[in-house]
Amino acid sequence: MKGRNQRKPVAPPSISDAEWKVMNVFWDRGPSTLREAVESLESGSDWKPRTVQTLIRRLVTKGALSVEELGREFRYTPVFSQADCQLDESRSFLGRVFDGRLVPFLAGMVESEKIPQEEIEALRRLLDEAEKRQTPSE
Amino acid sequence: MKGRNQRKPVAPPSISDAEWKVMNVFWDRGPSTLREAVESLESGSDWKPRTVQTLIRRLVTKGALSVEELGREFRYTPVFSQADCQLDESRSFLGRVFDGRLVPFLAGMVESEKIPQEEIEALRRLLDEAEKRQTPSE
DNA sequence: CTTCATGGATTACGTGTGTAATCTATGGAT
DNA sequence: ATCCATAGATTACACACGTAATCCATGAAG
Repeated sequence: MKGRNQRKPVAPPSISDAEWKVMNVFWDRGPSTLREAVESLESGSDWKPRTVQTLIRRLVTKGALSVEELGREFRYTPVFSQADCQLDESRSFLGRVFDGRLVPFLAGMVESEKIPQEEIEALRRLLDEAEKRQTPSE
Repeated sequence: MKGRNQRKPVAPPSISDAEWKVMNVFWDRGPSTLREAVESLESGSDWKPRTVQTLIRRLVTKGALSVEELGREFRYTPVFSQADCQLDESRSFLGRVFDGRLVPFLAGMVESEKIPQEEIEALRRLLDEAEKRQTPSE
């Protein structure tokens, strides 16, 4: 037992807007140090290194990143997969805004956004697959 | 000019979790007083009337509800349509979590949720319509 | 007329968020 | 041996949010 050994909670913690940008770096790059994260964020944000450090620390505190000592620096690693966190956010978003219902959400999107043809086809393929998976045979 | 005459902003303000619950009451019922809103919220939340009042006041301040004097009470009316607010939230959610892309969102949903057959069909119809609208003739 | 319930206004208070600066220790450069 | 850049730790600070309580005025009830 190495001390501050926070057990992985069952569900991902809630991740704020700014924190998502940070998490995306770790999901893209895998385990990284502060310096590496700061470099990755240089294009695409104008955060000072201290700001990034604060966000990382908060993510550690809330259990979204784990820490491992690496020489005199720390290396941070996502505790949850991006897919898990995305799913969590998706559910909470649909619940809050659309009473949990997917159909009105997509209705709004296709009505007001111009969905390019190839996306429409991709979406259709998703539905086909979902149907196949759920109707094993027959 | 009656004083606190805030002009309708072009875009809906950002609406928090608790505030969504309140806005939904006004979208459902149309213009209503505090008392009516409190009654509507009694089932489905255990908020004290003062809490509801605070949320309404904040919604007025941020320009999501407008006020009109009605005897000694006020009547509150949504400034933006529910659809507008939903669209706004949808865009910001997709941007934050899925880099703005719809396909990965739906991919996650159909992979991890059991979408009932009739919803799948409803979603397909939405795609068909979207396609038709975007390919006027030809 | 007095009392009470209720609305609006003001105030509260802990936590989360965005955005850092300062303090302290130390590895690397000179 | 000394100085600097940088990491982690601590501290900051205003605004948003969830969740009210208190204060003041007034219409309704008695």
